[in-house]
Amino acid sequence: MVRPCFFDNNGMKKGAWSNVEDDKLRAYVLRYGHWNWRMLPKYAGLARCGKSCRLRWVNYLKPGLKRGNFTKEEENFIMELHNQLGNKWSAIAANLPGRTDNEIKNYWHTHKKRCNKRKEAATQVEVAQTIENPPSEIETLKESENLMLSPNTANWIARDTTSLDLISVSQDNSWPETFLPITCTSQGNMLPAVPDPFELSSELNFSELSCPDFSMLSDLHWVGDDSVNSSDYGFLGNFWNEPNETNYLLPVEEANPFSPYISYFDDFMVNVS
DNA sequence: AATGTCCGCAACCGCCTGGAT
DNA sequence: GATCCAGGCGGTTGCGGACAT
Repeated sequence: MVRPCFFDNNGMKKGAWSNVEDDKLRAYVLRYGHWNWRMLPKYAGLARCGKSCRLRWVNYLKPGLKRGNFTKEEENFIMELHNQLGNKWSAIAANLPGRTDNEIKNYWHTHKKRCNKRKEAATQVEVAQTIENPPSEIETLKESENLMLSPNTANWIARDTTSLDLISVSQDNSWPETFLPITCTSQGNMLPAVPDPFELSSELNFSELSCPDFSMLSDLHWVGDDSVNSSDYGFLGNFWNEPNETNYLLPVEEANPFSPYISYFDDFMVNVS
C-alpha cells in the first residue's frame, strides 16, 4: 500500500520511501538532529523535499513509535480526547506516547466510517420494523396523511400546521418535538434547510436555506394528499403503499420555494397535542 | 482462478502559525 | 508593522492488499 515513486518537475523524489532512503535519513537525524528540514535532505544525500523528510521521520522513523493496531485502552482514550479536543490530532497524539497524529487521524476516519455503516444498517432494520409495527398513536395519525415515515431513517415526519415551511421530526417513534425549515428543489423534492435537526439550537437561522448533503430527508416527498390529483402533479407512487420508493415527485411552483400543497392541514398540531 | 470492491494507511497538499528580520 | 519562511497541522488522495463474488 505504497505510492510508486516518481520525480516531480523540480527533480524531487515523491512517493514511497526505499530502505536506503530511510537509512540515510535516520542516520543523519540521529547524528546531527533536524536543525533545518529544508536543508537537511541536501546534506543527508536525499532527493526529497524537507517536508517529505520531516513527515517520514515524524510518522515512521522516529524512535519509540508504536506500530500496529490500537489497543482497546488507546481507542477509548482517543474517543475521550476527541470529545474534548475535536480534530486536534497533534494534541491527541501528544497524550498517546508512541502514536502519531497521522495514525490517529487515519484511525478516526476509518472508525467513523465503520460507525456510520453500522448506524445505517441498524436504521434500515429499524425502519423495516417500524413500518411493520407502527405505534398505535402514530398509526392513528397516519390516517390523516399528515404523518409519514422517512424512508432513510426511522423518524416520523409530521406536517406543520401553522407555517408553510416547517415540518416536524421525531426520533424513536416519540411525538415530534423538533421543527426544522425545509426547502423544495426544482424537482419538487423536499430538503431540510438546516444541517442537522437534532443539533438545532432554540433559535433557528432561517436565512440558511440550503443543505445539499443532508441525506436524511432528501428522499422525502409528500404523497397521499387528497386535495391533489396525483396524475396532474406527477406523483410516481404512494408513500404508504411503497415505503421503499424513493422517487416520488411533488408539484412545485417555481416562484415559491415552498410548495403550496403542504399548507392544507391547519388543525393538525392542535388535534394531537 | 479471475475479477471486482472495499479498506487501511502512507504520503501529499495547502493552509496556518509564529519567529526572525 | 510588514514580509518572509520553516515548521506544523488537518484534510485528502490513491495505491495495493484483503476480502467477496
